[in-house]
Amino acid sequence: MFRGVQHINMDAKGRLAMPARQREPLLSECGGQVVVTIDTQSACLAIYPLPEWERIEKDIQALPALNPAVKRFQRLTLGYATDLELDGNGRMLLPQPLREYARLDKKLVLVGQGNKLELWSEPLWLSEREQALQDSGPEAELPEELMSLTL
Amino acid sequence: MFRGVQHINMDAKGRLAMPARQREPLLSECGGQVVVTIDTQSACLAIYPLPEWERIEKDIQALPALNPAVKRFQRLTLGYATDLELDGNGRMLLPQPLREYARLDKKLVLVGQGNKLELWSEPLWLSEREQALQDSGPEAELPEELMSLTL
DNA sequence: TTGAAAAGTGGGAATAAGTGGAAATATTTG
DNA sequence: CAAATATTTCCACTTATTCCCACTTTTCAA
Repeated sequence: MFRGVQHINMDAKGRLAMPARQREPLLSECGGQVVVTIDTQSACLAIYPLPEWERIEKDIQALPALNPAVKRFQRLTLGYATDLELDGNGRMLLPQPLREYARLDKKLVLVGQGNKLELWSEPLWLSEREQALQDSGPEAELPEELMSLTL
Repeated sequence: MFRGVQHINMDAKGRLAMPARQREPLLSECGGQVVVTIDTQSACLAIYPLPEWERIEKDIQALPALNPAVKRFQRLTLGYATDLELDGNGRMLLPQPLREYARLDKKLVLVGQGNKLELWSEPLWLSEREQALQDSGPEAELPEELMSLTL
């Protein structure tokens, strides 16, 4: 289970050091093998342990591809999915297309989301957080599914 | 399994260097023998390892050819299907009709799609991606099957 | 407070990948 | 049949990527 928000840096070569807290489970669960893909709803990346990704990939491929919107979703999500492996120092080298999609430069934010990690550019994360807080604030209209939660 | 988006160049002779990440599986699985054909739904090409294509070809030929729409689909997909082989440097020479169909010039994008690779002209890929992001973005009306996915 | 260990960072050298061009072979045309 | 053109194969060079080592910084404990 991935939890917590961490601010990290990407170096000049596009390498990103996985914080020790997240590195440990990644190494033990899947030998450091992960799949990174894009989030089509937001300008961020999703990092999955390889076995977890394989489950999700199967679900995505099972969707009805005759629907053009579904086909496009598959094309992006499966297309950008990239196998990566942590190097000897616990770092990942992010390919350019993924960096470009999420507008990543030096300052990044890594957000635990249970079965996956989200990776944001720091400025985008900050403005996204602003927006999210307003949408969920005291005045907000929340969907029913949320209202029924016991927190 | 082919994964990941890669930007590549076609040289003046119409040769296209298969990136190392995709070259390896192609050489080991089928000795570099592939079949390239058109995608009738989009202006892009599909690259299959030969054994995988043979399965698909059988399925296409089994379709009811009395239906005119099916017949047209068969004519295009089977008609454009071309055997190609990677040369000593891991490059493919794309025949003109295929290049012309997908409007390929120098800058191309290769997109992994599991059992096959898709090949796009870079500008067409970018506009396709734009469209796909609108279809799958925050404002979009998504089909039910997608809404129920757990990612 | 200080030392030791772990985590994070940077850079350089070896290797691999990508690119272009030349030579040889095949093909077409007069 | 010969010449010209096109195609293919092969080689060499340049660029990029990967791997590894070493240094700095932080953290935790004595």
